[in-house]
Amino acid sequence: MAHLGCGQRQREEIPVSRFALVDGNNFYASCERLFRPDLEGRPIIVLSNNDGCVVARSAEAKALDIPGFVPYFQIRPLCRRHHVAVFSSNYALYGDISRRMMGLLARFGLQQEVYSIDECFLALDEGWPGRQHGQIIRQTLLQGVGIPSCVGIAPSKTLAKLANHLAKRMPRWEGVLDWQDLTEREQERLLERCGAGQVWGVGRRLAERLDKQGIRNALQLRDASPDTLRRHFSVVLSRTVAELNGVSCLELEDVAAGKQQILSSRSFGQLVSDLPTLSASVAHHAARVAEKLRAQGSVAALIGVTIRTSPFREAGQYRGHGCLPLPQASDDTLTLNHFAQTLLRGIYRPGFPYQKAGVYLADLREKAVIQQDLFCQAKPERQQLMATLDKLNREHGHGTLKLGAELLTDDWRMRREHCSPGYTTAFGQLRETRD
DNA sequence: TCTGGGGTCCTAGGACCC
DNA sequence: TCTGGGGTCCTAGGACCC
Repeated sequence: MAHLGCGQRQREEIPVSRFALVDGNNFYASCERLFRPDLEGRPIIVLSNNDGCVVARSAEAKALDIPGFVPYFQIRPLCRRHHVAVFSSNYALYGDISRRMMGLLARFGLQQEVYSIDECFLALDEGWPGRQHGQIIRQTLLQGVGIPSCVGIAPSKTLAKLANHLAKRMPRWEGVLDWQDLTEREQERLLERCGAGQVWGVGRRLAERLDKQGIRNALQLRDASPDTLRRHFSVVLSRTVAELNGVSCLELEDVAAGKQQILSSRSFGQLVSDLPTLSASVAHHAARVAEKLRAQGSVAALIGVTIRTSPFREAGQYRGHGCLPLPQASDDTLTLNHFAQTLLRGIYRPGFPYQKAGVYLADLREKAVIQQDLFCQAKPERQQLMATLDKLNREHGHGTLKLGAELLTDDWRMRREHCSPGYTTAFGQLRETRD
């Protein structure tokens, strides 16, 4: 059942059995092209954090057979040969474009679930003509933010994902595929052409196991016996199968559910061996997880720290991991960092070239219902300090206000050798955009 | 010269206790 | 004294997603 905002509709509840999945094509690459019209027609790739792997490719880059998630250094010669425009990821820019895009999309559905930075589900009214609605969405996004997109429409989220996938790959649909426009025979032909692993929720390992049961494509998965599935697989997969049959099991989540774990981790720009540098990075991650925690109104009762050497190196591997239940659940950056630093000192072994560090929080609880311990109540001035910290960082950008410990050394910062300017987010980097 | 992402949830299996 | 079943809790690693 879908719950609507007050006053939106006469009925209090309507059964949503029609979903649209809208997503930006090659989103990061499209964002970069937005401010560089000279790159029209040129292959573009965007690299992950630390310039590690390829995370987005323009259509031209895909045509060069550059695979997704390939380490950049392996394809660097190919990129040089074909004059590929290479960008480090610029999440400040993509996040800003994403917010504008989601803002425009909200009015095209009864409800909206922002699923990731470049895609959202919309609940559609039964009466709306799907293809036409989808084309208006595409035009609006292109005109409003300059991002090309595709739309998949179907009676379940899993099928909407699949329809979107097909709309992107089959030009005949002109970017919009409404599953219900297809005859049963056409639906089956398309499902047959999709590998089981292309279905949302079926990854590489599950696809391998399904293969052993003789289930290789989406049609075979749709028609698989519930008995076999229950015997060999999980309830999660049986839900996916129901969704493929057009039975909606996954609701639209218009209010982001609170996370159960929060993690911040990052590879270093160069290998790090000394404790002070690790300590600075852990302070940074502690501040990030605390900020995320406060943003969802939770407190954490468990904190963990991980450090590790590069798994791709032969010799001297080490993975350190430590966690600790907090004496009192907290959302305070300084408290959390204090325990994170204690954990780090416990797991640190000198002499290893570390490649990555991270901090995570678990056993999260709602802040409002936590009984404060009589003898160690969170001081009101600290709460006030955190609120101010968040406000400043929200309004003036991440990193405006930091822990002193984060500033001790910068040696762990990631590589970003191909970063575009903050066209929309940094005044100093403004430039004229096209109309 | 050397290079290999980040985040979330789930679950099997171990530790511990009765 | 020793064994064994069963339940709970915890966590590292697996699987999935983008």
